[in-house]
Amino acid sequence: MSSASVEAYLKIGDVARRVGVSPSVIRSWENLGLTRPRRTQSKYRLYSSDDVKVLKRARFLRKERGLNAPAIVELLRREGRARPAAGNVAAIGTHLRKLREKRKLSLAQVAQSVGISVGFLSALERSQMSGSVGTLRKLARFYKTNILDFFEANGSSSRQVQPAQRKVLEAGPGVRMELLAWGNTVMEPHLFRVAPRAGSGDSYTHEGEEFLFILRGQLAITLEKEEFRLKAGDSFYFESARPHHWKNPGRTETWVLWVNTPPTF
Amino acid sequence: MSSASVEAYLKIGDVARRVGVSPSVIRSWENLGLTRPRRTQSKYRLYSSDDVKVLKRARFLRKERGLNAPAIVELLRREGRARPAAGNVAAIGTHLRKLREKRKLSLAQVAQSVGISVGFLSALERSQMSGSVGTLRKLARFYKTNILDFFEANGSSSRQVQPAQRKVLEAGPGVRMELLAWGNTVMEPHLFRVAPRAGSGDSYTHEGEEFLFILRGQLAITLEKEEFRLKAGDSFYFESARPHHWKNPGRTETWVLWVNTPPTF
DNA sequence: ACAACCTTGCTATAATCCCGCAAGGTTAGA
DNA sequence: TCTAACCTTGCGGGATTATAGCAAGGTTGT
Repeated sequence: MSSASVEAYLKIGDVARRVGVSPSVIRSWENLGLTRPRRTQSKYRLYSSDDVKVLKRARFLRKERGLNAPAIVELLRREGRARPAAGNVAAIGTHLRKLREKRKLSLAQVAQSVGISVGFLSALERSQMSGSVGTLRKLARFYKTNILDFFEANGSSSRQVQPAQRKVLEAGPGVRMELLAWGNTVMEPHLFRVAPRAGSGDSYTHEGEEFLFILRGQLAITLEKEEFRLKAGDSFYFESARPHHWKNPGRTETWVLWVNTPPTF
Repeated sequence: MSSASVEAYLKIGDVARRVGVSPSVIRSWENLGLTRPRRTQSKYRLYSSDDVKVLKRARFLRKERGLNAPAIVELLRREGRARPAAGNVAAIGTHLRKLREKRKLSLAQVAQSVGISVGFLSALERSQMSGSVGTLRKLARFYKTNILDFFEANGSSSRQVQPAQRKVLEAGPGVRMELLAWGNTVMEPHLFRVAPRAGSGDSYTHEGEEFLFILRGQLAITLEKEEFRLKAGDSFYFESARPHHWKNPGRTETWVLWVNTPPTF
């Protein structure tokens, strides 16, 4: 590597030590839009000295002035030192919070029923963290709603859906779901786009049956210990009640046509 | 009352309903410097329509944008819509926090030992609320420090103290303590100025003995159920180990010369 | 071929926020 | 002149938020 230009960048551990907070906090603030460090090809974060300055100022505002993270982002944005966070993802958190509030449940009640921690659920609802598809499904199941709710596709419906019209949902980085039909349907068809190494996270279970067709790339799907490796052209059918989870084991993006029925997600 | 000019002002309950938060929250934000409503002679808060606007904006920033109260104050101050909070009082909170952190104790540990709630201690340390003299003494006792620490009078010391040099400490509105000597002393003499109806709060206990001399006004002091009413010129002596508390029962400010020994506060 | 990083997803504990109560004082209308 | 309905401050407690850390897997440099 060429020394000068590379050594100007720091990795997260160094930055954390230099700034005086833990790496976790820096990542968390990043989700709120505080810094947007460049990344290596393998996704390592690389911080410029400007990034470090911003983080130092953030630490000061947090510890000395008592401002919370959203406030710091807001303030720095006004000073032109930070960018807005990703947009699309925010909706899912707000939606989760509304679902819970409508039922007048506390974080603790939902977290316990679903089997996740209170803090994590709080972070999800505030779009401060992203959950795996597994966790999202568990939540949808708990709320007895289907994925349509998350897509915010209620109300409208249309027979023909062109690519640009698809409702898109991101479940954590690397898993993108595009809804191919909605409304009062019995089936729920999506196009899943799964980045290399990304997957569903925890295994999960629900009613109904599902059908998969691999459009490109590979998918490793596990049904109660039994692993199947699918590649482009393969199709697969199973009952959703059997615990299952999956991931993309390859080095290229995988596209899967995925149909559930009924649409309990 | 003249109708027009008076009806332009709202009391805290009306404001709370109008803004959509509880009166407690409004008071709490006030301590951070958000609003500084005018007061009636009997201390009722009176809010102008401008105050209400500021509060509505604060509510929006809090609920929709997720900013915390210090951040909102900071922001509004930058917009020239809020004033800095009281200065002097802040020090005591910071001091309490330092004392705790030096000992590496959690809020819960200290709160339980002292017999107050975690939330209240947190608020005290952030100078968001003020505690009674009783509570302050309990804390000082727990930290095995004396009142000098709160006065931030460590280090320096001088034989003669003129009124302007006195170290001043406010324990909640209505109780003002002025330290009359400090340094390596065996006695701790103060001048207490107690507003009408104000007092020590909870009763408390410590080692040593104390001596009081009433300079003006009245003081009602209770020693294990037995109440004494003192007035200007009266003096009083007792062992600090007996649970005691006191208040100013009169309608004018009371001045008391108060000496403790040893200075455990 | 390690050691020492990094990645994301999540848990646990500490801290913060906010509603509401108690005890006492004030106000306004009947 | 009662009395209901407010207000005052000091404080408790439950819900929510913040942050350090862990696990399982991937990368980097020596």
